[in-house]
Amino acid sequence: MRAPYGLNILDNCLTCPVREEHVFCNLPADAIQKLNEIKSTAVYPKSAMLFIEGQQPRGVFVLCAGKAKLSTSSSEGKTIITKISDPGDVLGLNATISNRPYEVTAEMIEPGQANFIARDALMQFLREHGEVAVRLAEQLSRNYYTAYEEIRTLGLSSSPSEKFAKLLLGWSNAPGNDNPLQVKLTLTHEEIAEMIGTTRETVSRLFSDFKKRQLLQLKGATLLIRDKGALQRMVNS
Amino acid sequence: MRAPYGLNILDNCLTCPVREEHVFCNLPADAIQKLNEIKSTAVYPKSAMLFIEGQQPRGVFVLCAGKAKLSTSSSEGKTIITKISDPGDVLGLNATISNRPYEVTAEMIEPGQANFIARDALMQFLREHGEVAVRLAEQLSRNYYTAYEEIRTLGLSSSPSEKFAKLLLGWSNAPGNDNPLQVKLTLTHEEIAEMIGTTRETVSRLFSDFKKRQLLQLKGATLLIRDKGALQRMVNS
DNA sequence: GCCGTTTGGTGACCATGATCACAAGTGAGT
DNA sequence: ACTCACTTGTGATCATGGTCACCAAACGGC
Repeated sequence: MRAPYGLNILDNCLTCPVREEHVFCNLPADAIQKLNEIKSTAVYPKSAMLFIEGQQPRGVFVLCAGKAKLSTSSSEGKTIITKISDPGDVLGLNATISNRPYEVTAEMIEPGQANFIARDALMQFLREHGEVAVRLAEQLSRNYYTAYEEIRTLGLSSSPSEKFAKLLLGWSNAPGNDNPLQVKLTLTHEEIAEMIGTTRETVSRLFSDFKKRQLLQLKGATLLIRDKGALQRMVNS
Repeated sequence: MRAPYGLNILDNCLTCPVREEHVFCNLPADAIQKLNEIKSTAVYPKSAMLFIEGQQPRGVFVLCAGKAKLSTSSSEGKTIITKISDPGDVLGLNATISNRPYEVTAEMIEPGQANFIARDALMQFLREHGEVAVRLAEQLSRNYYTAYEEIRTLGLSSSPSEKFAKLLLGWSNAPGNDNPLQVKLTLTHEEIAEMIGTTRETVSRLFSDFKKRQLLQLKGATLLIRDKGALQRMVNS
């Protein structure tokens, strides 16, 4: 287990990747203190499920290290991945706040660590710290926008290639991706397929096709984007 | 213009359709009083645009009478309708709260009336009335769930027939629909197509098909559901 | 290093629904 | 009643991507 897994977003915000949407960072000292009392930290192996779609919400998970995939499945077994969460993300927030079942399944795709805050303790904490409640509302609003983006992608872009290009551009421009022309591939073709609502075979063909058309080049596990303009032209959402 | 158009959700909650999600109903007298001061009422003809996707948020619209369709379009002109709003719905809430551009276009599909509350006045009002802010947070959370449902529909259900069946069942079970086996059709085939992400021709064929299979029967502008069980079996989301 | 499991590549085939084209129905306004 | 604009019905055609089948590559234990 490498160094970051021992770090703790709540203990010390300086040690976690700094992003403005970090709901629980940069709080007054007394709030931090209270958070430390009500949170519990756990380490999760790859494939661990933080929570499962349909479960009653137990509370929220603040991801400290590792990545998690959020997915929904139909009864026939078809699955869509709606988001890959990075350290700093708060998982299960909407379900916990509104006290409805988790709407997604959260599964670790690499080993990591998360802080759990039980629903009762969180709600009590929010009542005592109105400023944190406001931050959570903003986070909920961001979640909504993300969901809406997803609707636009699913509903408006017809071809798999368009969605594929959009996904690649999203990765390329993701905060934390230092070189916008290089993307480290962490997902299998199967998982990429579940993100853009197509099949593994189609993803495989898309890679071949894009490589043949000089849009991409694969270097080990790193994807080089050779013609970003062409990708952007395919998207025009 | 018929009677309901003169009614006012803020003046008198008893006159508007009662649903628990009515954010601005059943408030303390002083809050109602303040709302009446900051709202402005207007009457809109069919096809009027309350706001357009991408505009800076001016404020929220509380629909008093009439129906509005919320839609997004791609640059190539493809459009999806994400929701048909009924009286009592609050439109433009998320954009206004988070001060980001409206993510949808709201267009009246029948003449009606709406109360407008400008962003500044609303935010000030929320600061003074915390209990209303909580209700808004709940509403935001409901919006999120609705969006997620849409993602599931778009991403998980493959065939147009499945989405069509799901839409019909949604109408049949809608609050305010007295007889669950009867649905009054207010949308054109074109609009239905935009709701389920397919073409007008396909919708037309779906109607023929469902009628032939004894699932539906058309009586003027009213749709009779003859085999609800069969529809539900097609959905199994 | 070896073997089994997972992941990726590719061809052949086929069902589905989009597209185009046109006819027929509907309805509001004059 | 007549017209024009909008809506609906339906056939013919065709491209796309899903499905199936199978093999090759890569990877992770021991």
